[in-house]
Amino acid sequence: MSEFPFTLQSYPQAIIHFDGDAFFAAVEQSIHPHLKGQPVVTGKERGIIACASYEAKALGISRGLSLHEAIRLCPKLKVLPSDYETYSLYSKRMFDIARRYTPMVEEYSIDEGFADLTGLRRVHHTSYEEMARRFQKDIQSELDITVSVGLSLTKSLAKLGSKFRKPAGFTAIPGADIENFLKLTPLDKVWGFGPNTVALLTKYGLKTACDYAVRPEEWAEKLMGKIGRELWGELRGSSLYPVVTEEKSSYCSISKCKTFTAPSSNPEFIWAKLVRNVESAFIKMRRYKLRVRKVGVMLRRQDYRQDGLEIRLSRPVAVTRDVIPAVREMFEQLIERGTAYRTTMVVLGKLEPDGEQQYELFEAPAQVEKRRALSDAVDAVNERYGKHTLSLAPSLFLSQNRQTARDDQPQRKSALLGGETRRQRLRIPRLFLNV
DNA sequence: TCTGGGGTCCTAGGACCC
DNA sequence: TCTGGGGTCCTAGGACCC
Repeated sequence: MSEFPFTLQSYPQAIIHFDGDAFFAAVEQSIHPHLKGQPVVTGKERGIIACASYEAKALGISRGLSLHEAIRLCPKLKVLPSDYETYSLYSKRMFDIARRYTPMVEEYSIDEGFADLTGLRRVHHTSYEEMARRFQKDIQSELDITVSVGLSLTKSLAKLGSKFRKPAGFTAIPGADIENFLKLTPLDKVWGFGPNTVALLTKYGLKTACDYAVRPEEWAEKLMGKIGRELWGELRGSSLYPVVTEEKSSYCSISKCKTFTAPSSNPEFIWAKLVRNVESAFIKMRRYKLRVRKVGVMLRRQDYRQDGLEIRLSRPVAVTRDVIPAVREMFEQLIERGTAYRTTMVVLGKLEPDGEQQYELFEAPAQVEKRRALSDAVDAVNERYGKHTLSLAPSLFLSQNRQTARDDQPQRKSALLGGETRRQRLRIPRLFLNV
């Protein structure tokens, strides 16, 4: 075991991680200044806290808490529905600001990202630390929200840095400080160490990230495979995970699930929910010009036990209705009459670019084309008038069912873009296609 | 944190082929 | 017919992330 394993160079690579502080709530406060300093949460549409402002967190309100409970803790709580369009707009601006400093920016999620500043000191006539601090200041002055920033030699270390002080924190970990920093870092803070890994490492007597990083590399690899070896290197300051600039433009799988507020044992209701999941998943799939070869269905019971089935389709499919018979079949096999369920889920796997149409041996191409044309027309209508304006007939059940009144509430659209959906404005009723 | 919704990657093991 | 070695592909399931 080496006595001092970490690099002493300050920044052979300079990578920052930035993380929006209570991002959704902060954006709401930025748009609605009267909410500043107030306990604000988002997630009204689901009845669960999606994001809590720091004022709300101070009152013991956190993500995942039910709205009921939250309001009991704080009757003055300001509860807002999530407004993803506006959050995305802020997100985009945040990344654009980062790109003023370097083209190497990774949009890791809506509210956090990485940027590789390596080699750009001369361009900006300043140190890495100063660049990172300027970036942080730009965000605050231009967007009126704060980010916490970590600067170090690798993505893993930068991420530890940005978590170290929050909100609006700044933590730089140059090479010479790595060892001391890791001594202060419990294992579960490390990006990639989940509960199982932490439990395993604890068995070996490890407590801090430093305990891990001073073990021999082979030990790390033997115990935890590839990821174990990579994290070992990252924590010691060798950059193994590159900052990924390419925008994500495709998916390997698309899934949709929905938990009903009250579990149900009504097969028609559960089927309708499942069909709605399928429609939503297919809409997203077609938006990315993909088609599917494998479909999975999962039902979760009231007691959280779940079973699922999966099938390979005989040809790749892009039209929702074409997959309904297969989904129905799986549903029939899975559902137990009299059992209460709380969640339906569909997974579209084996996605591929939607190109040349394939036909089955005994399938009439004209029929396939017709269904395809109908499907495109439905997409066009929904694009124009709002999602699920036109949907498959089983959903009819949902509109008649009071349990789902929540689904029909007008979706709150971006405060900046304004307005209800066109369908709502024009008072067009929802329409349904026979399956 | 008793459980929301959406993803990715890795590994072990089986099937199949030469 | 048995034996052995080696490669590839696919799948299921685990673990982790936001």
